[in-house]
Amino acid sequence: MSEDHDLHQQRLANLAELERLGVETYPRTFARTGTISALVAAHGERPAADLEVLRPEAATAGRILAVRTFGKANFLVLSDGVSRIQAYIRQDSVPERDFAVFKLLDFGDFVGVHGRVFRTKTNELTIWASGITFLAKCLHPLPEKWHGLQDVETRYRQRYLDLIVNPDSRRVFEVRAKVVAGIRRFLDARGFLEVETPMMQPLAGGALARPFVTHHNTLDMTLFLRIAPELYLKRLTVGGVERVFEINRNFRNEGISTQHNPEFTMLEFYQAYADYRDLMALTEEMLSTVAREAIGSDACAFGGETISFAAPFRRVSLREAAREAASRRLGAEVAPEDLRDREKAAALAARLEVTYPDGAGAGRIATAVFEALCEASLVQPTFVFDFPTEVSPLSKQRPDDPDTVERFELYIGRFEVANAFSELNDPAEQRRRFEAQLADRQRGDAEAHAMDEDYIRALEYGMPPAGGEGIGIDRLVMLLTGSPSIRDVILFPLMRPQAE
RNA sequence: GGGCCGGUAGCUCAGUGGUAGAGCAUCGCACUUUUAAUGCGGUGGUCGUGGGUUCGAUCCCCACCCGGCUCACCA
Repeated sequence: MSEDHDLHQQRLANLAELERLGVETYPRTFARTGTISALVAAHGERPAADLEVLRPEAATAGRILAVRTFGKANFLVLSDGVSRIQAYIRQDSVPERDFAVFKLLDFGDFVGVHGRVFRTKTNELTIWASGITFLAKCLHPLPEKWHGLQDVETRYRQRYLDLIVNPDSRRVFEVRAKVVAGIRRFLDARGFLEVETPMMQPLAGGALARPFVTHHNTLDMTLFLRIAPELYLKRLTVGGVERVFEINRNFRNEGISTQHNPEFTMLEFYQAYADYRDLMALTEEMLSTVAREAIGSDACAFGGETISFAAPFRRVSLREAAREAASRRLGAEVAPEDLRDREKAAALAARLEVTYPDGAGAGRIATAVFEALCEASLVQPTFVFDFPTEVSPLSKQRPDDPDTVERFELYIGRFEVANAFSELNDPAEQRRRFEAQLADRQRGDAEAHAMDEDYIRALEYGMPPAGGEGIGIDRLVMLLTGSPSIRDVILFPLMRPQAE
């Protein structure tokens, strides 16, 4: 390919020509009277006649997103990443050198302009430039103006390009920021203390998942990136922090999908003297409040359906949901005992062609039936409550039923968004649960929970009764922004390295 | 990891067993209120990588790389 025709070479040549003109090509700063957004906010509604009277002067800067040339009169469209404004560059209105600079500009460069704000014949808010200041060069061609950037691989690998040319992408991350800010406000107003607990842990607990492993050289110790903050936050409830929360990353060394990124953001919070029923009410209030703050509505469009965050959410017990779905599937009534007795549950699963891990008890099989038959139908927010004890090593049992724990998961849009329970605070029972997990681990379950003696010691000092909950922030943002993939709501999702 | 689909110009996409096209971008000329500006003319590609079949492969076959969807596992 000829260098003369390489778009990159052309831009380098324009940069060199600017230097030859004595233009500072990477200046330190530019004195703006305001951002483009501020200008649009100030004058966007003002009629042309008012602007002719006011004749406001302004200096602002941004990236060039369009150039329309007419020889001696030209238009630039500048963006500050949020808003856009047009600049009118007339040869007879700017110094000779500024016009020479203008002619060396490329689509994507940063420039500053100063001049008078007015409206053109077509009523477009415009700065009539009396000067142009070159600010930075864009040395690569940007994606095209009509279609933007469509290629998802490039959008994820070079998110900056996505943000430059696809305004909807910017909007997603603005909503994400509002969601997080809204949650903070909501919990702060209710007396929750925000904390940060270890991301690197000697023992990866608090959830059932495979961790990332790393090593600390000086202490010569194996460390795990956390799969959950749970056990540390509960230690804080032992320490007297009655209401506590953390919004931060968890890391799970598992598959990648439209709903899974190896690092993801979780809100986790604990409230002393609350149980899982209290948390259902709090969750309804929090999600509807945050939705209204983030998108201005407690309803959103997702996957061709409208999801309503208005309270109350539907509530259904896990075994009852599984029993009903199984009955429908088989066309014959399934009895509650069929999900309680291991042999009957195994027989039911076989008839339903539902698979479950080796060594699974009735509780695990019931959970597998629920996941296989029910999950995909849960579009509107639904609390699925009363999980089998077998799959819930950190939850408190129901007083009337030791095989069931006071736990719920919140499903929205056919996937799990939250997980909560009345916290198990009996150290002896906690030890028995860990021991049951160790048995699973010995059978080859890499996700089984490890024994955590330090955590049990903390419980032995006394933990108040408490409810705790985790909410997947990425998934919540997916719902609120109508994003079909978790990668659309994570600025830099994990990708394989690009081949050179 | 399995299955299905995709990778062609800077971008968005067509297309074919006889080594390739459009629109936009880009370059040149014209143009002092345009906004997908317009008109005329031009440049631009080892068709993801490596093999194989063939007289000849971007196209057919195989392997690999990257990505998407999906199943499995999880939040």
